[in-house]
Amino acid sequence: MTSLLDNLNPEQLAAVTLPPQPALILAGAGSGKTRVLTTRIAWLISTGQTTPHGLLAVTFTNKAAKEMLARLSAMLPINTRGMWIGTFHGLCNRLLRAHYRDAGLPETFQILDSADQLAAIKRLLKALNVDDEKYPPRDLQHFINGNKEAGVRADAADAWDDWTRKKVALYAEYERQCQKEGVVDFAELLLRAYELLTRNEPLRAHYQSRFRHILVDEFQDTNRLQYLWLKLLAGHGGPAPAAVFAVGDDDQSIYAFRGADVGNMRDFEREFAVKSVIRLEQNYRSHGNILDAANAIIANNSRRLGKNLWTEAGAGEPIRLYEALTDMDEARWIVEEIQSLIRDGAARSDIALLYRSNAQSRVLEHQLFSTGIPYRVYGGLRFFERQEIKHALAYLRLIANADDDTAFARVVNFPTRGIGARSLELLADSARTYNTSLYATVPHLAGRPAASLAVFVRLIEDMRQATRDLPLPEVIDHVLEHSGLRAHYRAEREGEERLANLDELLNAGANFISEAEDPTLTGFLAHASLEAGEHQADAGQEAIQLMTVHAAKGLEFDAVFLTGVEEGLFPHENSIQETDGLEEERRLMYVAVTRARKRLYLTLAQSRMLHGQTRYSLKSRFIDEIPPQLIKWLTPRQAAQRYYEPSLEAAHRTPPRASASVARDTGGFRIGQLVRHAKFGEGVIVSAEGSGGDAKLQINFGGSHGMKWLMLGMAKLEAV
DNA sequence: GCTTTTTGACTTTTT
DNA sequence: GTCAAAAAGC
Repeated sequence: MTSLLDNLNPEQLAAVTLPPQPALILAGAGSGKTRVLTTRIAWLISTGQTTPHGLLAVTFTNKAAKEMLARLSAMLPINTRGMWIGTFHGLCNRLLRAHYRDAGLPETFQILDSADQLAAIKRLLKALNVDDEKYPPRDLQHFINGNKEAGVRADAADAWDDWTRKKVALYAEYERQCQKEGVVDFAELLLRAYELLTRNEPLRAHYQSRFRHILVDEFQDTNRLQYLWLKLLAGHGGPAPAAVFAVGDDDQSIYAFRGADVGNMRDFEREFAVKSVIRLEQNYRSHGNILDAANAIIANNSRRLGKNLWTEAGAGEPIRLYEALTDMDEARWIVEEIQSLIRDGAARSDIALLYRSNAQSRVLEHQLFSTGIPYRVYGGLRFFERQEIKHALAYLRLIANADDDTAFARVVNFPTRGIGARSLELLADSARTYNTSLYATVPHLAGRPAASLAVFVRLIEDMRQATRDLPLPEVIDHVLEHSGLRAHYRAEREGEERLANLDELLNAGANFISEAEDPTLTGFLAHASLEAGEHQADAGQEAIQLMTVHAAKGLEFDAVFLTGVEEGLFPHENSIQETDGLEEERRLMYVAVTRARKRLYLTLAQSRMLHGQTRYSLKSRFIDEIPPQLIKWLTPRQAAQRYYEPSLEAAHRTPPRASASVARDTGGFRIGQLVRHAKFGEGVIVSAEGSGGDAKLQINFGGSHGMKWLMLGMAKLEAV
């Protein structure tokens, strides 16, 4: 079994073979993190320190969990089925299914994904006649999830003013509604599981004595509740705590905006009195220049746990930087460069185009498309999020759990069966008075609308009867046919693809029963909520890979083009106001840079179309944080050719507009021009108002000063 | 009850 | 500039 440990570097080896005690592995980008984690599990099992049954490993994504299982199967001749390796949500779901009674849930409780949750909240606000201007559903969703992820129930939530008190009250109402319907949202899965173990002593003792080893991937991304859950399960503070092996990288924490708390790493170290902190700093991915740039950028962050990546590979090529005039020019240049890379033998799938925000992909796609280069964009709708699939699932959910109002509301009139807003309002009102679900309220109703609703209820009842003893794929098939979904999409002009997706749902069902541990309809529905389909890239597609920097985390490419490296975009202007927002942006930059193996391009545009209007920006401060000797400028340094408006071409085509007259009246200054101010330094003129002596110029000074309005008559500006 | 028009938002989003 | 959701119109 020593072969398991072959080819590990000293730090990796030390991590893998640590004695059973709390351990924190600071695994830098490309340092073999997954390898250490899986080898650790294999080592623990093969040396008899634990059994596959006695350990729990938790990840954030299904992809990571699957990969861990696959690698483990390849290392050890064991059946990984039944092992507690999965996502936080997947494991909590398993726990709650096994102990649904103790958790106070119906056997077939359903899981609301984010969209379902939002729909449920909207329905609640409507039922309670709450002004959704004052209490936007999205904000409320965020408020509820934020509290749940901090482990706070409505009855314990802080309320310091009327507005917040109202939100807490709505949170409480939402809890009641979910309980009534037998549904749980994502955060609830974790909170319920946590409360179950807190309150149920025998159950807690059982799992604590079972899982002697707990391994956590991407620990920097855990939220407060997940940390509490781990602490509880590990029996922290008890007589025989489990050995928690946490792997993470504080420098790659890019999900604080979703509640991830890097502070958990420090707390873990302190509260668990971690003696073994091991740093994996040798990088097996990138050439030296790329790592030097990444190290230099991240060094600007404070409160780091500290880490410096190094490599045995040479310095490699310089980082290439291209400054285009417009976003179109940027895209054009990138595509030309890609063509030349491909000519030199690069595989398309080894080239990635990364951007900070999704909106940036348009221009890039357009250019790739018109040049005829195959590309793939990641991050769109996932399979189980498609409308036709959600509709089909809603019928299935009603069969499994008729009280699921979200599912009811979704399909009660789809395909249309003459049940309109008015009937539904009536139904919702009586549901409130009887305190029953929409479905259960239908028999209480009288009058004309009741008839068509009764027909719908009858339809669901019939489907439930007819599918009672059928295997899952046939259940799905029956529902697709009898719900009228197939007929509806057959009649639709562009329903072809949707029909194909519905057929794909049959395949998904067939695959599910052949692989899953819980091959029931309820199991399938949970699977559909928890695993909406891959969002992340699959290797092997012969196409250029386009995605956000967030989506690129964990991936690597020979050549990476990081586009739109501009102040306001990256770092994003919205994040600069937030506490620690800039540091998170910097970590994001660090993630982006470390995706590249051999070649890294940074590109920016002096002007770009954003939200339907042209914006002018300066290069990102992050570019200035890279040592200049690592960078090769592919455009003349220092903006020798600043863009100005209107462009030369445009001037020929269109008569001078307002901006041109401003340009005339403002002492020769033009929009897009680079200027210097005695106090604020260099900036670009973004827009102008007024004329002559009263003219005001809006100037983006980037960096520390940002956007400023200056009176032309007062401010001493000089052209650069 | 369904279709068309209008309004408004617009950073990232593992489950 | 684009998309979806809300409001108005048929």
